[in-house]
Amino acid sequence: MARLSREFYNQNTVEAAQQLLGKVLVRRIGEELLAGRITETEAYIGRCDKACHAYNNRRTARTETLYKPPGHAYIYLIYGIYNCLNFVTEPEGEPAAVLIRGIRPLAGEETMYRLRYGDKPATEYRKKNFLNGPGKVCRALSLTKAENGLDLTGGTLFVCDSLEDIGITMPAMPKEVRKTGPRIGVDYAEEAKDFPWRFWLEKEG
DNA sequence: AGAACGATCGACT
DNA sequence: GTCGATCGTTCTA
Repeated sequence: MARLSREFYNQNTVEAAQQLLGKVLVRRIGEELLAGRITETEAYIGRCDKACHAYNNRRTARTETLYKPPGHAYIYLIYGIYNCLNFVTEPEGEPAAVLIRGIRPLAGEETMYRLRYGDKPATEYRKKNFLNGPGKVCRALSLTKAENGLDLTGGTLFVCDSLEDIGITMPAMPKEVRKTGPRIGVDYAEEAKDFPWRFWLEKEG
């Protein structure tokens, strides 16, 4: 299976966040593959970013994963309820990561729906807001602290350019445009709250 | 040991 | 648009 190599993650975090848009996030649970097109990301860089958990090289039990080599999954609990998925970037020792804020389902949609909503019937609201938030992505891919530190070059959780890479025909994609703006939920981060480090895809028109 | 705080979400006006 | 839930992590002492 052709997946992004460690070299991809060993680069500037803002670049990685932009390049990840449109790529395919794959999660394997047993024999089943769940996949989605990445539609929203944010960059967090410890060296210079007060919104990053590892700002100023802050090193605690939680941030330990950010000091692993690039290409590992940093997953943490937020607001006591939700998990957030990040990919560790930059050369080893530079704590930084890309937060995955949204995906569009490509494979295993029924399983993802069940993980997220259980037996609740699909409504327009639920379909529209299925995977457009970091807590939702983790819920639908069954990612928790147990998966924190996973190596993205392995077979359990990884990113590839296309669904064809996992043997599934890629459906036609709606035309989308790239957008850039400030990050969500970091108003406390002083000057860093305005950094334009959020990237997303929007349907054209 | 205790307090404060979230890289959110869903329900509701 | 507003607001409360909820609990692990972090910091202070």
